[in-house]
Order: sequence, then C-alpha cells, then structure tokens
Amino acid sequence: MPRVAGQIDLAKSEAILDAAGEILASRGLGAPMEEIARLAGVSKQTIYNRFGSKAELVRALVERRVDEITAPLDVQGTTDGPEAALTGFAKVMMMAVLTPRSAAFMRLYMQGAVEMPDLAQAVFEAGPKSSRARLAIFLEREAAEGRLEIDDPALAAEFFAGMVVGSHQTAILLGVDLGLLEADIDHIAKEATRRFIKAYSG
Amino acid sequence: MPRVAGQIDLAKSEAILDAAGEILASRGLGAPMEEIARLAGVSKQTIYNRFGSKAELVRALVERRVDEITAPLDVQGTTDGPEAALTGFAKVMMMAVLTPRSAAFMRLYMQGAVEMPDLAQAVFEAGPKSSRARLAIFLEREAAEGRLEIDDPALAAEFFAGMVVGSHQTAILLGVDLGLLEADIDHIAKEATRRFIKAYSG
DNA sequence: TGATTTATGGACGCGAGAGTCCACTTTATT
DNA sequence: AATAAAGTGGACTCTCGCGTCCATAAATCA
Repeated sequence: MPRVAGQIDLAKSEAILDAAGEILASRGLGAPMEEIARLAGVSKQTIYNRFGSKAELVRALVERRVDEITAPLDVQGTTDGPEAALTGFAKVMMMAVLTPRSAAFMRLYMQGAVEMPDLAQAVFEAGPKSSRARLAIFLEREAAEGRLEIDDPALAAEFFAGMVVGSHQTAILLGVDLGLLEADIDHIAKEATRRFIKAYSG
Repeated sequence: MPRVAGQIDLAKSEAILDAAGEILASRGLGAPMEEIARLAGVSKQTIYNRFGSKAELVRALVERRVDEITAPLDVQGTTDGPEAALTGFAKVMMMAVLTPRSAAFMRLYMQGAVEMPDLAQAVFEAGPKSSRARLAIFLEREAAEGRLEIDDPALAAEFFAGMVVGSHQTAILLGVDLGLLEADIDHIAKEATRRFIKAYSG
C-alpha cells in the first residue's frame, strides 16, 4: 500500500487558515477564495478538499481563534492590594480590544453573526464573557479577604471592564482612529483602577 | 409647460429610505436593490433616478439616521443631586444601544467602515462621542456646584457610559441574546449610578 | 387635447465569486 | 519500478446582483 490515507500535510492546513484569517479580516467575508489560496501558496482545489466549503473554512478559522482569545486575560492574585492586578488587567484588555487586527476579526464575527449564530456565540463566550468571569472570580477573592466590599462580583466586573473599554472599541470598530498612545492607555488603566477601588471600598 | 421639473414626490424618497433601512439593516449591505424597491413599492429604476447608485443610497440613509441618533440623550440638570439624572441617562443609553434595530444599524455601519470611512466617522460623532460629550458637560456642572469631585469630566463620562454599556453592546452585535429585562436595566442603571457617585465623591 | 415629465417593470449586459472538473505532476510507500 | 494518495492550475458552469435600456403607462399643466 503506497502513501496511506491521512498522510496529509498538517502545516498546509495551518497555512490555509493563516491566509484565510489575513484575507478575511482585512477584506471581509466577501473576499474571494482565490486570494486565500494564493496567499497560502496552495491551489483552490486543495482548500475545498480539506474544508469542503467557504462556510466550513470560516468555521474552522473562528474555532481556532477562540482559543487564542481566552489566553492572556488571567488575573493574578496579589498580597499588596488589588491595584497592580487591576491595572494590569486593564492594560491587557485594552491592548486586546484596540488592536487593528482584533478589531478586524471582531468585524468579521459580527458580519457573520446572522449566518452563523453559533460561531458568534462561541466568540462571545471565549472573549468578553470569559474575561469578565475571570475578573469576577478575582474580585470575589479580594472581597472575601476584606480588601474590597463587593456584593455582586459579576456586575462589578462588568463595570470595571466597561470603564476600561469605554467607547474605544466602538470607535475602532467604526474605523475611527482615536490615536491612543501607550501613555494614554496607562493613564486610563490607572485612573479606572483608582476610581473603581474607591467605588468598592468600605 | 407641463409638470415642471422638481415636482417629484418627496414622500416616495422617504419610503425608499425607510425600505432601505429595513432591508439593509436586517440582511446586510449585500442585500439586493430589488428587494428595497419591492418593499418601498417603487421600481428599481426610480431608486437609481433619485439616488444614482447603491453607495449613494446608503450614504443618504446613514445621514438621515445620524440626526435621529443624537436626539434623546440630553441630560437635564437637577437640584436634588445627580442620582436621578444619571440613572435616567443610563436607562436611555441602554435602551438606545440594546435595541435589535439599532444593533442592526450599528452592524451596518461597521460593515461599511472600510468602504465609507467618512460615514462611519459621522456615526461615531453623532452617537458615542456626542452622548459622552453631553454627559461630560453635565458632570462638569455638577462638579462646579460642588455635588461631585471630578477632575477630568470627559474621562469620567467615558467611565460611566462604559459601566452602563458594559459588554452588552458587544453581545448584541454578535447576535447573542442576553435576555435583559426592563427590571435588569433598571437595576444596572441604579447600581452604576450609586457606584459612580461613590467613586467621585469628596 | 397635447406636450412633457416621471414612473413602471421586465429584459438584459456585465462582472465577480463559489464550487467543480480534469489532465497532469509530485510525493510517499512497498 | 509500480502504485496510489494528494496537489496543481486552469478552464468551466452556475448563480447572483448592479446598473442600464426601453417601450409603455400614469400624472401634470397649458
């Protein structure tokens, strides 16, 4: 038996997904398959052999992204009060939300929300929902140890995340460049932390 | 001379724009002109006679919406502290953001952000930016009269608006139904107001 | 009534993109 | 070397939507 089935090159599938992410994020769901194939250095037929259809390709792409989204938003416990942890969380969150790249992907998800509701749902769970949940757990722990006074950790987490994100996400999704510098992000993160702690202190 | 030029039926243009809003918001920018014509009770040619192209139609549609967006978000001054005004503002803002209809429109703007950046910019100015600006003015007045202690009213306005909107907007843009009831909105508005005032009191 | 402007609606040209087909090449296995 | 899976590339079909054309039908005013 020569070249048994399943002997396919996995790196090539990765290349296809990379290319799909690049093209679809920048040009929208309407971008032609041919370009994805070209960027991936692969023939169009190969994409269809592996993914079946454009919809399935998008599905695979989103599912892969979902894993990446969740990763960096863990909140580490501290001994010297919640300031540092909250400021750090705020910065990471702003960075994650305000990148042109992640904005492009978010646009993609929203565009596909009508045709593929389950995917959009998965993105929401992996992104906003999961980050709030982690933050809520951190806040609950802080409350239990008496450093903050929080009756509803989930709502408090919503509040803090909302303060940080503000209208910046809407702006970038609308393609409006607010010209936020690293220093601005730093300032917003610190000020949000200060006010939040004031709002939730005994 | 019979039927002088300019004698065209303005109500018909309105009907076209109404139909365009309905169809485009629900089906995206890719929706066919024929459906818009059908819903408007008008021939496709008539749309082209009046608007020239699909892009121009969308432009006219957005420009008309921009006026509506700004309207209801004025914050009235009070004599008995800022609670009532802030809670009212919060409720109006949540209502405005969380309507399926306005979410559909927002998706539309974001979808068109790449091809028509100036329109998206206009939407941002008329919506998020303008509402924050009005809130900031209100906060500044409250601070001047000694009821709150606010050093940066614009940032404070961002914080409050962000607390209120939270991740709910992202959710609805992704088509995720959070099932918020009127009572929930009420509760969030009140709690956000309480915490905000606590954060910004001497 | 007759002239003129606007609207109708159906047919049509055109370009673009999804997905398929196929003859041919490359790669790996026995 | 022989065999079969996987890939290539280009041509091809099919569908769909934009925008146009045109013959005809109201509507409007002298």
